[in-house]
Amino acid sequence: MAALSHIHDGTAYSRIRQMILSGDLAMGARIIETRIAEHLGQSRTPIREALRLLASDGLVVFEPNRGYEVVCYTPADVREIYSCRVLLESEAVRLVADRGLSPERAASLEALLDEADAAFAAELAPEILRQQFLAVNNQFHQLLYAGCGNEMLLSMIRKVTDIPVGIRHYFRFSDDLLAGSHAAHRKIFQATVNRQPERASALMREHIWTAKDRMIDPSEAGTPTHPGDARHDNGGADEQSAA
Amino acid sequence: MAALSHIHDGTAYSRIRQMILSGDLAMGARIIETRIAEHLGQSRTPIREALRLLASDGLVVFEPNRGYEVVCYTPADVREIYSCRVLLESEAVRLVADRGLSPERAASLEALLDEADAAFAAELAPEILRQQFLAVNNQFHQLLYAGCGNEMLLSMIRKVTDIPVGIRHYFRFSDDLLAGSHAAHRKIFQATVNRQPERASALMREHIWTAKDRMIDPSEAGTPTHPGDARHDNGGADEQSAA
DNA sequence: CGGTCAAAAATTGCATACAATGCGGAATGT
DNA sequence: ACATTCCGCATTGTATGCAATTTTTGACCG
Repeated sequence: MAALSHIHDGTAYSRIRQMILSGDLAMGARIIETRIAEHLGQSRTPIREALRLLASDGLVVFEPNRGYEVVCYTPADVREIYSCRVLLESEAVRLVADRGLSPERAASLEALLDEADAAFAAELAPEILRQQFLAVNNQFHQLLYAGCGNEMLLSMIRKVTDIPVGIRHYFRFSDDLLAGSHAAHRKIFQATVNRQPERASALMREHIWTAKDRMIDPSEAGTPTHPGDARHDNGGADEQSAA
Repeated sequence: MAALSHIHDGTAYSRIRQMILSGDLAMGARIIETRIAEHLGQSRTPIREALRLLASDGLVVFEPNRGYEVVCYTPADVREIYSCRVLLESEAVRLVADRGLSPERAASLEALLDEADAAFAAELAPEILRQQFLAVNNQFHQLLYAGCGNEMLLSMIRKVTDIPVGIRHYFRFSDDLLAGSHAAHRKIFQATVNRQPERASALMREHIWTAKDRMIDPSEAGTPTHPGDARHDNGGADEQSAA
């Protein structure tokens, strides 16, 4: 099931999951079984099962006899997550560069990069641009690692990658940042097709470290504490933070 | 819940989990809800929820309308897992060596090492010795990483560490191997207390690689697949390497 | 003797009902 | 007025019943 967690079928699990990732359910929001059940037109039973699954995915926190709420990452949590991303994704890209990209995959990746170029050239509104870019961004990362040959590694990458969009409020964004991120992708891609594993790996580490550096200072913004500081920010449905 | 998965409370979840890890439920064995429910003296509902949880832990595989069976790792799967262990545990010990061990933790670890020494000195039957050692072994690893300061990393380590004991049939064992493993623990521990992160990390990598090297050849022992489950083989996909 | 199809048994999927727990608010006493 | 206790409501925990699906069994035919 965990291995299928990136699939969007119509199950209660994937629907609730999407609500959390997209921010429809804000970080820290309490989840009431009956409410969700009603909203999805099902009984509590399948909803309960879905919620337990999401709890083990780390997307909701569960307390016995009290129920569930959407996970609310602190900036410190996000830093942990990014430390793990550095570790996992640099290894994944190293494996891919070592094994070599299939021509089809290379073509798909290049298409994604071109798509991002187009988005930049289109002079979109900053917010739109950001959403577009982040969507392409995520696809790029996923597709890049797909052929690494280690399913366990991939599932762990998904775990640190599929987290609520709300965390992007912990990051500073700017246009040059997006452009820099895009440039890094090109370089990583190039090193990968050139079969330079260590180089690709080092570039990936730096790429994610750079993203992590854009996190707000712990001091300058207080930790948004758990209880319902529900900020319905949403934004694009499927995006995540830049990386 | 995932964060609590190493706790042994009396819940259906932890009880079933223990049955799987200990081998009470063999790898590949089918799990029938009603049977487990009866065995644990509960109704199907809590059992179903527990099983879904275990599915996302990766301990059972689930197929809609068909039910659950205990995960049956192929040697290739185990190799993947060990590749991840190398990555995760070397990083964890690096962090610990960098931050420094608390005196209490250092004392506990040393006690474990002494316990292992005692087991060796006791001239136990080989099988008993092996079990004793493996138990101490696991505690050593867990306790060593506990202070790494990254909960996400710890949870991922648990995921690749808490797997059915049945996989030990994929490994060759010998007394000198156990002794070598024990010696490696001492060296890792020493490097850690000496605050030598890179050294501790390198030792850990080698330690786990060595274990991985003791896996049986894919050729020499047919995959003990159970019911007709042909699992993805991905042709000895593995890492190692460098470029 | 083996293969195929159909019916029966077993098992899972979902909904509902009820019990248990926790939380909040009102009432009461000081 | 404030603190405390108790009752009632909201929510979660569990059991059970029934529908849907799968698996098994056995009979029939080649």
